[in-house]
Amino acid sequence: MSDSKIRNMDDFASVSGISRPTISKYFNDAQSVRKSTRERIEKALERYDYKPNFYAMNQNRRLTKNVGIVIPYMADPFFAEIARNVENHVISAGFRPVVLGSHGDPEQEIDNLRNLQLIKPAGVLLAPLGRLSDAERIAAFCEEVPTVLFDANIDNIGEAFIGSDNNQSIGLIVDYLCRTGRPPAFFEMLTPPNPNAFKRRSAYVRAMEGLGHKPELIQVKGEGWDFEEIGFREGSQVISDRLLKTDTVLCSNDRLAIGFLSAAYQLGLRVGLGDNCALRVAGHDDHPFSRYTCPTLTTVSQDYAAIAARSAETLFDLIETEERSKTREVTLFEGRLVMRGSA
Amino acid sequence: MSDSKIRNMDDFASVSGISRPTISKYFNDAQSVRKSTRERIEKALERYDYKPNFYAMNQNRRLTKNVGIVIPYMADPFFAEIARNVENHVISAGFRPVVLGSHGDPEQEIDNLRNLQLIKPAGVLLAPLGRLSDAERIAAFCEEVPTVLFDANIDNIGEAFIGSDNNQSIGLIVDYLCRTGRPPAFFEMLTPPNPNAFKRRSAYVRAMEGLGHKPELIQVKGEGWDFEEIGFREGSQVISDRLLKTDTVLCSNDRLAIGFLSAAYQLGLRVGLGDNCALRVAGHDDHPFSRYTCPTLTTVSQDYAAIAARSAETLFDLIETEERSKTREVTLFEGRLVMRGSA
DNA sequence: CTAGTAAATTTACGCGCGTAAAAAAATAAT
DNA sequence: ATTATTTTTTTACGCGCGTAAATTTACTAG
Repeated sequence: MSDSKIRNMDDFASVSGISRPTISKYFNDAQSVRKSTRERIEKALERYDYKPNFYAMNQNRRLTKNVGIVIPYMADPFFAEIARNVENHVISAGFRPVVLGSHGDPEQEIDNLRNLQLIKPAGVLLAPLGRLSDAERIAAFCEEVPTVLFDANIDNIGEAFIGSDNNQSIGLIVDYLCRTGRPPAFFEMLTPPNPNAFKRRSAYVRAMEGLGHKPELIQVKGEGWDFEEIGFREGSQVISDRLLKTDTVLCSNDRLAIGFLSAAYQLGLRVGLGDNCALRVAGHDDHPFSRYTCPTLTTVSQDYAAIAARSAETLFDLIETEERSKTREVTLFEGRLVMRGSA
Repeated sequence: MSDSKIRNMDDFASVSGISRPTISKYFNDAQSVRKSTRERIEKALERYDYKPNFYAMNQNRRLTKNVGIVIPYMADPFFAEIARNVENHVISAGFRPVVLGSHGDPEQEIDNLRNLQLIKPAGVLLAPLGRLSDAERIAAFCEEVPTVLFDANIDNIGEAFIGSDNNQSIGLIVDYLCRTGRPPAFFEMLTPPNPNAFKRRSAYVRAMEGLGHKPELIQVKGEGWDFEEIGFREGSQVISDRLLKTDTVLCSNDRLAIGFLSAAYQLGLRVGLGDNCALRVAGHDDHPFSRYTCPTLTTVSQDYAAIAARSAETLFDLIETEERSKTREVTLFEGRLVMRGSA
């Protein structure tokens, strides 16, 4: 690799003995140039360490192979993992993923979409913040760029939505909990940032009523995305104040459950299934950490391998056909019960 | 906001009645234009929703206000938090942060630096992968762009390094553990990806010998960054095989400890300080989740507020003075003992 | 009011690349 | 070898912006 200051495509064209437009064509699609030419370029590529300027490329192409991936919260391992999953699908389809996190901030979310638009993405996979999202501006963005929503739905925005069937998954775990012990209370935030939480709330009520039990909602205060903290703080309150009318708690998501579990432990309540246990706690999502809680967390896993795969497929279809589907498809995958130690 | 398709700076210059070069100057530094002009621009900015194209800007400026932040692993909440911390410093200093994660992959790390170079960053804050990093190419990058390393050091690369004093912090917790019970064994990976692990290993040995105890290293196998999994799997082994010669385990980092704690719990070993406890477990880092383990994890907190602040400051100094310091400064912050329930 | 200075405008070019059209060259078909 | 076809080269322009030099305009001081 005798990398003698190749600074741009012109330089590389010189040393490789091929004209710049042909080089440009090669980088756009290697198969679009004659085999002998391709080989000459690739030989030169081995000797000189050149890569086209990503941003200059994007500036001029009508359409790129970029696919934006926007998630609400980077620091949440759940989203980090699902993003990673989606990213892999994007890569194997020959696209280039650009992952952006919104830090729970609606303005950041809009900024992310804006910045994505500058690199002329072929499409965007968006897991929106939800309740706080600036729906109007997201809708405007979706007019310009084919966008598939996943994880959290916003009514009628984007070409399609792929997510979890909260109704089914909550039904599943409510059913399990009722079968194996006393009916669960539902522990959640009063004003959750994520729209899935609302779906889960009503799914819980429906499931309980379906089984002939009276729903019991424990709606705690707290804002933002620091769910473990909220679960811990408010869980401690709930336990100390003896607000629990049952020995079974279903948390709206695993992160709340992790906090709740910690609260129970510190207050000396033994959580689990055994006779010597005072409490059962379940979550929802199968968060990466729920495998390592003590006891391990019984939960419902979202099928996010499927969600990621389908989201990506849907977007690629959209990109290929170049037609915006007139009917916005909503695909919901079923959750799977993950029985572990806590309930 | 009557946003009538302002597509570029020319358009905006027209509607605002100011020439494009002046607009350009304004966006580069708002104070560099006359007050009356500034007000006219800002008034137009309110009416027309225009923002200069970030990438086109970068392409032409000799030097931008961008600051790259590269961390080894996005999905690790510890790094996500420290990145967030650094990011805030960068913002308050009037720079624009661009955060990139390397997914534990050295090639990705180089790619990230490469892509950063395209947006002509004023400087870069790099937390390198460590052992696996392509030191040579990182060094080459540092020749071109002022770079401050943090968290993990690579000998003589970058203008400065800011990190934790592993020697002090490990000394601290070894001392504490020895004072309050039996001397700890050291639980770690045989081939850890992060160079801090090596520092901690020798710090442990030194501390133990200093106190007149025989060091006991438990070096488990496992590759990659899935520390909880490794801690759990290998921890289970160690416990089941009764390889522990002591009742106290110091883990090389919190994520290993979280896995170890889970293993202990599942094998029925009560962890903590009480008489009815069979094991004490401690970690290192004060990972965001260590507050919520059961029992809560005793650990050493890295002063990453200070690390983030100093890293940023150091970089800003470098950028302002425009001179590369001839002496590479290494700054180590002391850890603080965080006594919780596990030891 | 004039001179002097500071700031804005005009003009023109460059960044690294895409892309279209016309001309030239290489390959394939007869 | 001749013609038809595909591919490459040449040429030229555009993207959205930075920036430099020369010129014009606006402000400040006297």
